[in-house]
Amino acid sequence: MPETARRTDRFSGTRYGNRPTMKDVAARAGVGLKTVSRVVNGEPGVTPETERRVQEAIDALGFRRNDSARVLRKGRTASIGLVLEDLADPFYGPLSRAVEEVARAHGALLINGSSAEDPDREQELALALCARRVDGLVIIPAGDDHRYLEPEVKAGVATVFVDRPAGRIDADVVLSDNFGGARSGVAHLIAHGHRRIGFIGDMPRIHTAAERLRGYRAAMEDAGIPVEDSWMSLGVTDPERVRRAAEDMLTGPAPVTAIFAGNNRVTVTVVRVLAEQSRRVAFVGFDDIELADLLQPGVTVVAQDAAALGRTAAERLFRQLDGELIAPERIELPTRLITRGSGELPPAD
Amino acid sequence: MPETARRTDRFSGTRYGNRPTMKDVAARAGVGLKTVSRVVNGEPGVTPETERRVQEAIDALGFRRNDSARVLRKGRTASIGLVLEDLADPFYGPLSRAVEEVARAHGALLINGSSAEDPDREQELALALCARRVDGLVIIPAGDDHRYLEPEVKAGVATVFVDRPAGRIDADVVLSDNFGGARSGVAHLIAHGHRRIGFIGDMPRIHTAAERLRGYRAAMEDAGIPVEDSWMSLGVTDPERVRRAAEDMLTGPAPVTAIFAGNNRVTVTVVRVLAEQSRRVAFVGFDDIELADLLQPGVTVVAQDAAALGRTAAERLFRQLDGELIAPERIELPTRLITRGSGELPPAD
DNA sequence: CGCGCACATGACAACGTTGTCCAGGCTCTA
DNA sequence: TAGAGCCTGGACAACGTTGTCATGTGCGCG
Repeated sequence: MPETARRTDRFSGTRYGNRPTMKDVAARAGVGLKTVSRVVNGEPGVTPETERRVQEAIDALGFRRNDSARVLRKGRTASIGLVLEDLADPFYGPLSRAVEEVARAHGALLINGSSAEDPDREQELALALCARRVDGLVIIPAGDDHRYLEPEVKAGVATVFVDRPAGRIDADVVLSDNFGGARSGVAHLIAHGHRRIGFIGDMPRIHTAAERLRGYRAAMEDAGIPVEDSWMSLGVTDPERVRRAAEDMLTGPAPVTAIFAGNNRVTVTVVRVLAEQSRRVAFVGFDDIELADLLQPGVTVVAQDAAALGRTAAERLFRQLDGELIAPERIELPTRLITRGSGELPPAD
Repeated sequence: MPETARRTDRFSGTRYGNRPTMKDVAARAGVGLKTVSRVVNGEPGVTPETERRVQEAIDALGFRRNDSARVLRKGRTASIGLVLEDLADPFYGPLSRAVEEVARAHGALLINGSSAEDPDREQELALALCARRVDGLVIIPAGDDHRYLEPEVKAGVATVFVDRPAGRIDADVVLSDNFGGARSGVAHLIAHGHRRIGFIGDMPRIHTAAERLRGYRAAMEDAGIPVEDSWMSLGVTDPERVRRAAEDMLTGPAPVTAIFAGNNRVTVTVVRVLAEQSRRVAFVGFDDIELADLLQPGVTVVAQDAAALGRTAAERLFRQLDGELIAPERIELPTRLITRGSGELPPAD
């Protein structure tokens, strides 16, 4: 296909298909190319009369500056990338929104994508964003080896990891206190008399899941309670299997009297299972969920502040971009135990 | 500042600051620029031996193709823009995710931003995305005049509106059946014996809100019930004022025996208020909410399929981009009444 | 043995913008 | 009134990539 046919588009008749350029605007306004550039960018050195003529041509032609060319020339894109696990997860909504707000305050756009917890997809996405020359990256890691980002970081791409630490690379990280949060949640159950406490969480290869498991173990150990394997379910998140795991813990010779859930998705399923039980089983979940206060009993949770995670990470990112030469740091945000009833039930055995 | 100093960055020591280009790779591999381009793009006509040498240079230098330059040359960005109202709203999470999935299937990235229900911000965002030369736009309109997009559409930017119709421009629109859904929800309450039914919704300038209000009125009229002004609250969404509106309807000489909520945010607040009442008040809400089945009573809702909205819109967008010459169309997706208890309560007066 | 042909490779222009630099016209002052 | 200085505006190169086209090499076949 000849080069000149490239721009033909699917439209017929009056549709243009070719966008006007500064050159076109300049021709129409009867001025030089650079003068148009000056007007578009609000640079000084143009008489009001010239500016008016240029502006008129811009409006008439429907000119819009081509930022690709601008980026190519200037080196900065004024956009940042966000790689997260799942846009549809209610936990990440406020986080992305917070990142977006900070980006907006700095005049940057947000490009984002979901890794679906797949390390390859995370890498593919992150590198695609780098190819677009985003100024910075906020990453919620799916994988545990981020050496593939080394050339990017060296080339000046600001990078901050959120929610989970980076693997094999020295970078800023913003985390919740998963260990401490889980520990205090489980300790809360213990303080209310429980000893046989179940734990249902995600795969321990996910850092947050591992930390929360560690918190569970620590609380149990603090209280001198040996943990039985049958009390723990690791690596299940789909509703069906979580349901079965919960039911298993609640039956048998020495059933648990309380359950600690490792994340919001597990929580909603376990809460459903517990609602079906005749026996009252205590419950504490990691991550807050909507309407938790309206259930009977209210759902006690260890809440993390997703928006604060996103905001902190993004601010850190722009501090890197603003040239504040800061050594990579690990920032840990506190969690908050919210008691609503389910975690204060006494053991029923 | 001299042009050559432009690339100095905040890093010291071994940091590079300059990204290698194809030229650098070519020099290192001892081949021509175009050969590198061929290897990077997997074009034929390169001997395995040459390809190996080039690949080696690429890895050694940490080269990553600059997509800005590529876009400038090729005209297509392989990215689409999504302008929505609030990323943090649980309704839009699945919608964005669906758009993203379709984009991914077509090899495109997603750039998105929240308009925060502000028409100016919507326009600013949409135009910024156009300046980046996104191939297409999915817009959840905040404003009601989209003529500002005319030059873009003419220039070939595929455009689809979702959730609410476009204003003053002829374009594809994907909507839920807001009118029919609300009408059936209210009819459901009427069928259970209610006559004094309250409606709490968003500002009628928002299309979805207006349609749902219209559905409410239609259902009431179908049943021959004159609507009292005091039964309707329009334009309030913040929890405090929704709470007051609901409480007002429930007091006075002829209190409502049922409430219909116009969206998910109103629903969560009204459900809270109703939980505090001694009297049982029937309730139906527009939009499904998580854990609605676990509340006492379960929350009856008119559910729309957010993911389907996003998927349909995105698919439509790519059909435009794939050159299927299709006249703008209005697609309406059905809603579904999910009965869980709250909508089946009899009037208590 | 020579001709043409296929194939690998590279030189070069172009994409649309911005930074640099220079020209021309103006004002102000000596 | 001439020279200095300022202000406006334009010519031109460069950003990194890809499409086009030309070149060179080696091979098969008549």
